[in-house]
Amino acid sequence: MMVHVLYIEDENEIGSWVKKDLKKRGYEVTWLTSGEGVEQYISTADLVILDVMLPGLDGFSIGKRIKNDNGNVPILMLSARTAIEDKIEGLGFADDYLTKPFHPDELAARVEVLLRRFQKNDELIEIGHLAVYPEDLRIINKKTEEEIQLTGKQYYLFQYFIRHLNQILTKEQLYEGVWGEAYIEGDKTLMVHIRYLREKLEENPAKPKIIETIRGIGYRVKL
Amino acid sequence: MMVHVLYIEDENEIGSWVKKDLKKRGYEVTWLTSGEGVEQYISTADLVILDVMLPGLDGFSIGKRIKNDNGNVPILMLSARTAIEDKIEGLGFADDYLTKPFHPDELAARVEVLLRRFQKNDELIEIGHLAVYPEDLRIINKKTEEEIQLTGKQYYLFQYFIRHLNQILTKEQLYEGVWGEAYIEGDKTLMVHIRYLREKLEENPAKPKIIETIRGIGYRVKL
DNA sequence: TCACAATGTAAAGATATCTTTACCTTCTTG
DNA sequence: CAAGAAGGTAAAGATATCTTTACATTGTGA
Repeated sequence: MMVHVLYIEDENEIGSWVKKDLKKRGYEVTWLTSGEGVEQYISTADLVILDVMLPGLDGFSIGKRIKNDNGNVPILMLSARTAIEDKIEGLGFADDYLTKPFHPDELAARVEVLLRRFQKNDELIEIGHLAVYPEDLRIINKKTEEEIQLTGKQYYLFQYFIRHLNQILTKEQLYEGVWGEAYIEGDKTLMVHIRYLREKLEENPAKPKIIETIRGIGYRVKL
Repeated sequence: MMVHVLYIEDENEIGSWVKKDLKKRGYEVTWLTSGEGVEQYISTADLVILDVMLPGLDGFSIGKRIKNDNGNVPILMLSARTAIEDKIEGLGFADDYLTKPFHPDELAARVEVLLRRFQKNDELIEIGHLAVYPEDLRIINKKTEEEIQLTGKQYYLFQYFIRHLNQILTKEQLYEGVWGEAYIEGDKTLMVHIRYLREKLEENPAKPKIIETIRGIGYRVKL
């Protein structure tokens, strides 16, 4: 339902104001003070902000792990203004980096750019017989040339798929991402909405090609 | 509800494919073959595409008239590839121009750019105690720092105001723009939705400051 | 192939959103 | 200031959307 930023930072003061500032700008922010438990947030994050100067498991290995788990998510590295700069750039997993201290506007601008680069990069996403415009998620049926209108929930659900193209998404992830609350085992709400979506998107909803079912896990939308 | 393009072009063949192409890209297109009757569309248009080589009232005077009526609307001029090019640029009212023949993608790209420049130009629009992010129309109450959520109709109505900032909008325009059908004199639907909006946006809905009433005409949202 | 588990479907029930209505308030003008 | 016109409001009615439920279908492994 919102853009979700995962922010890993051990310094309390800076962490607190960065989180507050990003929230004000409309992002949903999860702030962790260490890399522990990072796994559960990776797949739902739309962007990761990572401080490399972390105690314990250092930022570098966390970054690598994240990129491994979810190659689609952009990573913005933070570091103190030292010689490490060059190192970071050479590391490969950071998509952008920023040295401390920085101005909140500078951070916000880079976040904005990264999100655009990763999500709205393409002019047009083509999935089967559908053309999807990522900026505003307009969907056109290429055969009939008509636009497909979605309701609110359908829109958020579809958006979630588009933001995580080609990834297998568990029912938990999807429910969490769209409803913002924990998925309860056995609940059929999600499934019914998948069906509504298929009804609108698929040529033959009984033989879905756009939204595929991954038995025992969840669903996926592939390019 | 949609981005509305007013397209004035006397050549039948080119007019027909340009209209079709723009529609496919998700715009609502009104195509006129002459400048006659242009007035009624000006205030509802989000962008005007104007062929200067028109019979009768020529493109230049139409352009000037449009800019006069609605300075907020971007104008994209079309012309044959001749010496006029320079002239156009010097004219002042055209915000961009394109020489024939052109590729549909080129036209679409310029339309896109113009719309962005005119609508989403500012990082942030501040109206009273509200901060509005034009790209996605997120609204933040600056005092409470909370985001204000709108329903579908409220969203479209507010969007219409933001796209026509500082302009007095008649009930007809608003109804037409949001509902896509003719306003029936005396109908209260629009008024009730104005009230709903005020309930969410105004500090004191009984003394509205954001959406002002223009008695006998309609409403306005000023910067 | 049979049985069970997982997924799909239709339809009823619940809720949110939108429209209509009846009445109230405010503004304007003689 | 009185009366009519324009706008505002609350609440009922209608519709659209979302959730729940009960049952059907499909896939998988013994």
